[in-house]
Amino acid sequence: MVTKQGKPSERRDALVRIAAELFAEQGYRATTVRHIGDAAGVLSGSLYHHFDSKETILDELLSSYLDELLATYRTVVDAGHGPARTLRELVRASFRSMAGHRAAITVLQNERNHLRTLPRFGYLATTEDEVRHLWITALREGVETGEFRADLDPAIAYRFLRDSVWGSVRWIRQDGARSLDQLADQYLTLTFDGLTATGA
Amino acid sequence: MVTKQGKPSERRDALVRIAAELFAEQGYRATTVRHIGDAAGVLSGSLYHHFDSKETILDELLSSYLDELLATYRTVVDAGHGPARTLRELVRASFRSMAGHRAAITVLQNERNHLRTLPRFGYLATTEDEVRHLWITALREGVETGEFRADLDPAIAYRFLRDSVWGSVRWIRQDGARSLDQLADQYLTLTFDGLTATGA
DNA sequence: TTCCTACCCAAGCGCTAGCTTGGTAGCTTA
DNA sequence: TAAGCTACCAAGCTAGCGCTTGGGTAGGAA
Repeated sequence: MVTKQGKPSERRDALVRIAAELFAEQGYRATTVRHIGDAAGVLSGSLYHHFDSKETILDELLSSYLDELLATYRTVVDAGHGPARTLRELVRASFRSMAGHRAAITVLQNERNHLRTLPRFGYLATTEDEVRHLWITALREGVETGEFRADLDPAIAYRFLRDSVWGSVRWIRQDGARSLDQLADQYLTLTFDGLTATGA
Repeated sequence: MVTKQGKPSERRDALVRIAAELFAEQGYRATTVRHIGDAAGVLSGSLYHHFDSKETILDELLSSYLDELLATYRTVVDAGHGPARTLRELVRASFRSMAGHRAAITVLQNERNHLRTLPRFGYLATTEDEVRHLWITALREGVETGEFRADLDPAIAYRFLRDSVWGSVRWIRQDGARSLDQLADQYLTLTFDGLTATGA
């Protein structure tokens, strides 16, 4: 993390976290710099000692989260497990990332369509492309090895998984990593084996 | 549809549809009355001949959609098919509703958290409660009859289904009801039978 | 011909948004 | 002990917001 002038600052990090909570609760646009200032115990103008703009706060929040998520995904894929296990680990990693980044994910979901039109947030599309590629590769390979059903459309299955997994961030309770892993297991059962009773 | 004075008006309906597209693309708050006026070929002030407020436009959009959706759901449930078929029809009905109501659904998803805090939109919570009840009842009965897996948590399965089905409204292409039915079929296969190849 | 209704324009009000500017208290370093 | 840096305050700027007001026009009914 760097200040407006390019130097590190703990205060800056704290302000990003404070703003993130407000962004997640009320939306980015509905959150005013005066709200952020109030929550931080500071006048709104004082925020501009740390940041160029309100947009910069959002940028820092989103880019740092996406960098971390992408690195995690790459590690999972590079481990070289088979397609099915890779996909399982991707799902698990996604749920785990919700523990420390609930606000960033919520903002990303609610504001994604709008932000992607801004040049500054062009990296959102880039990152999303790479993520999609990682997931779809696992899905396609799983069809080839026969682990996944032959009539699976990887593009549709990816969006199905993405929407169901990330959608849970809107209602999830933050009870620590353990319950997140349990939830991940339930979702893995649902997505891999379906609702239907085995033997029915 | 009625005007500010309580009389029907086609112009009013057209304005709601125009505003709905803008709300869906840019978000409700980011859409200004001047935007709506421009899109309708009218000065912003002229909108107030038809509506009390910008909020009234949104209210009309959402309430009319929700009324229709709930009526459809009730018809499906009242048909009295078994739990599995009822759930399948609920999913299908949801996808079909996306054809004519993409804008309303998008707005609803992006703005739900915020709108629920406003007294005027209290019916959002009421409707959501009834929808959840209908879906969860089908899920619970399916577990009891043995059609669905015994270890299924109806509350989690409902949110899983809801997020995956409704999440698709963000990326779906509007190619007519036929492709929506095809997509519904793919989702039904995924959610009922899972990704895993049968016999694996 | 007169009136009514539906629809719209022109102008602008009060307010709040993001952001700027000039200044200051307190700590650190030379 | 003076200079410099970090973090902040106080005050206010401009732009744009939702909405209001007063007036005007076209077309059908009486």
